Amino acid sequence: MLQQRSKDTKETIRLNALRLFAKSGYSAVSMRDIANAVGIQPGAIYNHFPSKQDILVDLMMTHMVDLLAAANNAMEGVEGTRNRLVAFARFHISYQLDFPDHVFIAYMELRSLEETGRQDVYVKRDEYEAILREVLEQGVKEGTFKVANAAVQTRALLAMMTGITVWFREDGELNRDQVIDCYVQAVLQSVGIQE
Amino acid sequence: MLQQRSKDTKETIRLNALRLFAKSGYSAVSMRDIANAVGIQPGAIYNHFPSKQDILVDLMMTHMVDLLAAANNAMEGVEGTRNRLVAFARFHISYQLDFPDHVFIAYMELRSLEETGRQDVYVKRDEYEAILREVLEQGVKEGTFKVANAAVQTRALLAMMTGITVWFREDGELNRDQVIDCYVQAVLQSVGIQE
DNA sequence: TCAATAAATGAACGCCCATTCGTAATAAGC
DNA sequence: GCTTATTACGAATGGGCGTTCATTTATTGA
Repeated sequence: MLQQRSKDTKETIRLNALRLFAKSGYSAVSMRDIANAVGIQPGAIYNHFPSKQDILVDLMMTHMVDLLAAANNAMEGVEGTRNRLVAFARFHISYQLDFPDHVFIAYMELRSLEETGRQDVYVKRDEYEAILREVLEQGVKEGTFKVANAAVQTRALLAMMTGITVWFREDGELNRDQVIDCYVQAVLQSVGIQE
Repeated sequence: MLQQRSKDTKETIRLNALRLFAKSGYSAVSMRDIANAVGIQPGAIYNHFPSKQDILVDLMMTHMVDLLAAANNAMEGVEGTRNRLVAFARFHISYQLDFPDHVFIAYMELRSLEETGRQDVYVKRDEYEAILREVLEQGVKEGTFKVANAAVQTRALLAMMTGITVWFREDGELNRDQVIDCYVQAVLQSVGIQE
């Protein structure tokens, strides 16, 4: 049998595992499935990852770290609560649309994580939620926003914006920018701001 | 070994399968897991369901039919778009909180459904979405609501309200009614209505 | 009361699972 | 060019999977 070597086999494994996990779920994907997609034998995966579980942890933690860094970057230098809310909303939705698979498994496969690793992901997620929550709290304090409970509203808005990946298709009736505008308007109005 | 007979073994299988599917996902749950939870041998399940897949289809379709009936019932006789929006929001959130497992698997395990059955579920889901969408469209037509795109807003609001089950705990800081009020306010404001 | 039906057991089917390992082939550093 | 570390193969491990089936037990209806 021919053998091909590649310096980025590990990255290829990551990519394919991500895609397959997102499509079928962690439990439904076997190491054979991943190996087939990569074009290697199942055993060869273990040269790069100690276990199937470790692939998932790697994917989820990498995603959370990247997401946080990107969010902080997007918010940097944006002044004013209204502007910060819009900036966060646009960032969050764009990120969902750019990396739907990452987002999906980070949300869905928390239950597939063993205790080690799950706590780490929770910490990162809380850190991410805090960015939006602090914007909402600031807006309420200033009187700019009208929100009953900032923590509840944070989760409500995140769920709303994250849900976009379930139905949005790049070739649908509305293009990406139009949809983002719809969502931004909904977000703004939901905190009591009229356009 | 002792054998116990029960007229509602089928219902017990349903209950346990639902709980296990919701907790770990369809793929991660084995027929042996379900049988253990019920207290029977794996083979005995096949006296009640022809396959594991059929259990899932049964659970999802039953849920969708019940949900639709309950929603139509809750909306019956409610007049005025604002009232109808509030009625739908309260109904939807309450239903999520009452049957979180049903809701969760109906949302999550669509991908575990084989083609037969999945289409049936889609039809029911569209029918459900249409209830909210028609309320929004009516409100826009009247000028009561300010919504850029009723179809988009429908999905946004449903995602927002459905997400409540991810974090809400009956013994948390806020009780059920308080949380529902937060969400209803967010929903109303999101369509441009100030309290 | 007793045959017919329903529902359970427990063992087995073949298949696929994650993982391990000895071996071989490749690539990298000297 | 040769040594060494990487990375792959391919076969094997023990175990769990969904499902089947002969059989036994309990319930039902005439």
